[in-house]
Amino acid sequence: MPAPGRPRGLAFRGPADLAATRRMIERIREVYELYGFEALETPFVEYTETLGKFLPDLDRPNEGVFSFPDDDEQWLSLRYDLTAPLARHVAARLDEQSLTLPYRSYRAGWVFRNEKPGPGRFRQFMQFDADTVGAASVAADAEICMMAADTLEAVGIPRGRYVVKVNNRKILDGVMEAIGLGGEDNAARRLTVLRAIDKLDRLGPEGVRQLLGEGRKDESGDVTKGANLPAGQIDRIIRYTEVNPPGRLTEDRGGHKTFTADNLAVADQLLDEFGESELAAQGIEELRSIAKLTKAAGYEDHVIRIDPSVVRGLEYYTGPVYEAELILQTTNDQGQPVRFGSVAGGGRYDGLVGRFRPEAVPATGFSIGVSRLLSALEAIGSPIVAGDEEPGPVVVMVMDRERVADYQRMVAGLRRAGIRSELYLGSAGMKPQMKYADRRRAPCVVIQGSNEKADGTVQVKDLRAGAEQARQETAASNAAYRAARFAQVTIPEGQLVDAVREILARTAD
RNA sequence: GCCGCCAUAGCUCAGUUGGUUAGAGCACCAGAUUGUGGAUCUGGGGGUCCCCCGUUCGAGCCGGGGUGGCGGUACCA
Repeated sequence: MPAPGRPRGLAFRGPADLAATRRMIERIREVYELYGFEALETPFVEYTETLGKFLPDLDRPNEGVFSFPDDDEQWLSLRYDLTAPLARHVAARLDEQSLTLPYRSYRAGWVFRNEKPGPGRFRQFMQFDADTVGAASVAADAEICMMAADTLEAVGIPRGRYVVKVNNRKILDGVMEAIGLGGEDNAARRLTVLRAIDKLDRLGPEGVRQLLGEGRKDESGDVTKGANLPAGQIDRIIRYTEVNPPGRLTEDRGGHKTFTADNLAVADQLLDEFGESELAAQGIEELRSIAKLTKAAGYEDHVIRIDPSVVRGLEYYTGPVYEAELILQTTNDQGQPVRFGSVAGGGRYDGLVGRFRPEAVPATGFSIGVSRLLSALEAIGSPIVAGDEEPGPVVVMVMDRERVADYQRMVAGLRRAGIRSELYLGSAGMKPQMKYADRRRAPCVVIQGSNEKADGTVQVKDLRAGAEQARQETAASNAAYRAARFAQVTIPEGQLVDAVREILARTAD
């Protein structure tokens, strides 16, 4: 007999979770549509080759991807994101000349990664992406940032409680150049440095300094090797990340907290310190344009904010990169503070479609981590996901096993009236049926035993009101409790639908 | 991947230097109540003590290996 085991990192989702996800996705979709993006679905499975090897860790190619050979011995893989399949799809459509650029597309779907799962981290999870392909202008990047902001607000996160952080890979590359880490020889070291910068949020400047130097020991005593840079270079990198200190909050008199930000001042300072690199200067200019565009459209500097510490992955981004983060102070079950990482991120990837084409095809886009955003919404009590669990169906009880046809007729009548209802399909007696209805969150039960049948009546019991009355009568004896038949009425069978409707109307409050 | 901690009933956990038949609370089921979800009382069902190997007269407890979970770290397309 096999054990009904579930592979780790693969979750099941119940009705409440599914309903919340559905509502959230619908809000996101509305925003994407409003911006003129159109729906697209691509397959879950692609040729391994077309997904590409954008693994920064070249020692472990294909690790993290579920792969298997097709019957023609070509390797197939489950998609690990929605961007690589989009690039392939766009290239194919361009080949057959059936696509007009710029192309705005959005896609929601499951993606798969074969790696160690953790809390909130699964081997199958959902992303919701939007991408503009064929637009080289930073206006496309600015638009993505604004849409990210609008999306977060549409799902119930107020302005000021999130920030869309923007940086540019050209600046990072330029800074590496400026401090003498350019060239092929330093590629490995640059990688280590970028990864260290990416950890600024979590480890703080001291931790980053250790990673840039000799290395860092974590709380378990394990050691992460450092980049072994000389002190002068380390100082310069730290100074770079602190051009706009991340996480700095100001609190107004009402206790409301916001990030301070002045995007153009940040750009000026970056140019001042690293403008010697032509690449950095170009990247800074792009950020300046994005800042002007978003500001002109009404997004303040603390909503879409230049943050030099944003790195975002390591491989295919070529220009502006973005990351949406929630500014939340929440605690877990043990009362410890929880930090939410980014709930969405993206950037410009001008080389990805070009893998399949003779010409370069610029593209930019971003991706929302659906379940991560969902748990963030739960943490802040967003109305989209909060609220009572949905009530269950009306339960018609089986009092007399020979008369199932009668009960089925009552259920059919309720359903024809648009009332969610069900016949009790188990084999237990009346008391378990009551318990069953209770656990189904049924608003009421319908009872017709032989007595009622003889009178042509049915009894309808309002379970919510009944529970309320029972709570107030705790002193009464059990016999009295049962005899009272709280919140239970006898009505002619013909009035069943009306009586149930009345209870549903009460329950809806 | 690496480092650390943990694993006993459906859940949360006790379990003495290794020693009878492994317990509690909650949950579940039944009866008190021949037709009523709560509360109360009474009773009941539930255990591969994560798995395998070893040490021992004897292992839930000690040792080794494995699996799973949690925390950190790495990676995160």
